Amino acid sequence: MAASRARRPERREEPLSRERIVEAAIGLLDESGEGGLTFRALARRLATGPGAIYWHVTGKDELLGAATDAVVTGAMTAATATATAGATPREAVRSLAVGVFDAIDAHPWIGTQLARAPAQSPLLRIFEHLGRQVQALGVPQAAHFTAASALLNYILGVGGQNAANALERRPDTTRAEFLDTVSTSWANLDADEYAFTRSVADQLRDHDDREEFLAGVDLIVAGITALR
Amino acid sequence: MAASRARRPERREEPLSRERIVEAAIGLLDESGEGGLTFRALARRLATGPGAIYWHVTGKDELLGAATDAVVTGAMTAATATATAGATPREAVRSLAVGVFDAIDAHPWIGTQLARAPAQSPLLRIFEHLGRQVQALGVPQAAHFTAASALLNYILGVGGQNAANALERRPDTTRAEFLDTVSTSWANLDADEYAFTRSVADQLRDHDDREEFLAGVDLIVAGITALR
DNA sequence: GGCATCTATGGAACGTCGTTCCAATGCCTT
DNA sequence: AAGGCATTGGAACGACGTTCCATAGATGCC
Repeated sequence: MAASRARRPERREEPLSRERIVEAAIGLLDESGEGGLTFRALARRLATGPGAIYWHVTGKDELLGAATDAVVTGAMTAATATATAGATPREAVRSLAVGVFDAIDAHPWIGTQLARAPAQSPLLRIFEHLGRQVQALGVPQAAHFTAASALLNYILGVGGQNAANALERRPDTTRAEFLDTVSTSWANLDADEYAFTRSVADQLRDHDDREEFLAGVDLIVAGITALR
Repeated sequence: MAASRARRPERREEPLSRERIVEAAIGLLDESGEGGLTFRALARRLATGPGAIYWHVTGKDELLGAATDAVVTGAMTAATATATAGATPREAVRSLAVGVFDAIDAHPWIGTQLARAPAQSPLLRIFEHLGRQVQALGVPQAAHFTAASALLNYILGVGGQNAANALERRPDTTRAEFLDTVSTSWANLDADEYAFTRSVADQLRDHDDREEFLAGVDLIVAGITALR
């Protein structure tokens, strides 16, 4: 097995690296959710021991942050491409928002992760791109922060709820079945205490997550443009 | 039987009860955050063993849900009182929103908890009260679900971010110091990649959390009323 | 009253987790 | 060839959620 290959480290099994670890962590998270990310499971997948991982990563928090960062960065670069191609700022905001939405839909663990402390960097990326479109909407400078924050917070709120629903839903039930179950439970709530919720149970049953999300974005954009 | 005994309210130490456990759990969460809620710490505080708690509560998830429920219910009943007293629907929405905001501010662990699965019941309570005010705004029935959802999701998003910030901030630093630190780091970002974020760094430094939050609520309410 | 039964308790124990420690392994320079 | 150093991976530690069980106090039955 000689073959002492030169500089490039690809001869034997590729060595551990922060990148490879983050990649494996994302895989684990996608497959088995937040609880599935374990240093032991990670070590097994990387054919090493738990201790070795700590040479490249300071701990679980940083690893989760890095995984979130990687996914969000990918989603943002993809969304910015279509956003800049799109014409109006309103369409660009929708592209960005739907990019985050889809990323959370594909990786539900991001939803809860974004509502956590050390993930500052991915959030900033989203905030920046949203803010540029707010500028393009012609809002007075003094309202920039408020408008961009409102959009971001709404997106994060939906993301968190989506993640929660993805967690709560049994893996063997379809989305329609799940919606139907919840809608029915809404319809059976106390008539006095939950009058409004009962009255929109049907709208819950028939709604489409993405359309509903975008309708909310439009609502906020409408409120923002009213500031002009 | 009819000859029931109104036995000891406190002959010996008052017995365990779900209520007493939830109360102690809230205290633990408030004092030492999400990580502070431990069945061992809880048992110590209640002068019992970990096993006894499981007789009244099925597990940690349910306990967290019950704690969240208790706090949110309290906040909602308090907020509805002032909301119904207030005149316009817009003011009522603001009262409700600020009620949730203050509750999360006082108990930051709620913020992350509301973006989690089994806490359906407290969310429904908020949703219901928001929805009633949406109705009062005179929005067409078909938009009720969208409007109420947008408000709720925005509130949850802000709550999550607030909770994250409360976690990230060192306990010995004031809010102003923390804001100043973050604002400065924003101002030092890359000029090209983060042009917008840099431009609002000052607005971040000077903003008031609650005012900013309410400005976002107003933005959404403005968008909702535009639907009329 | 005596005995069986049921509710409720709390300590011990199990398995898993994040993390630390450290002896061993290679690779690089000299 | 040798020594230094980055890197590895398995063992061990303490804390966690949870289960188990032996028991205490109250209650039902005769």
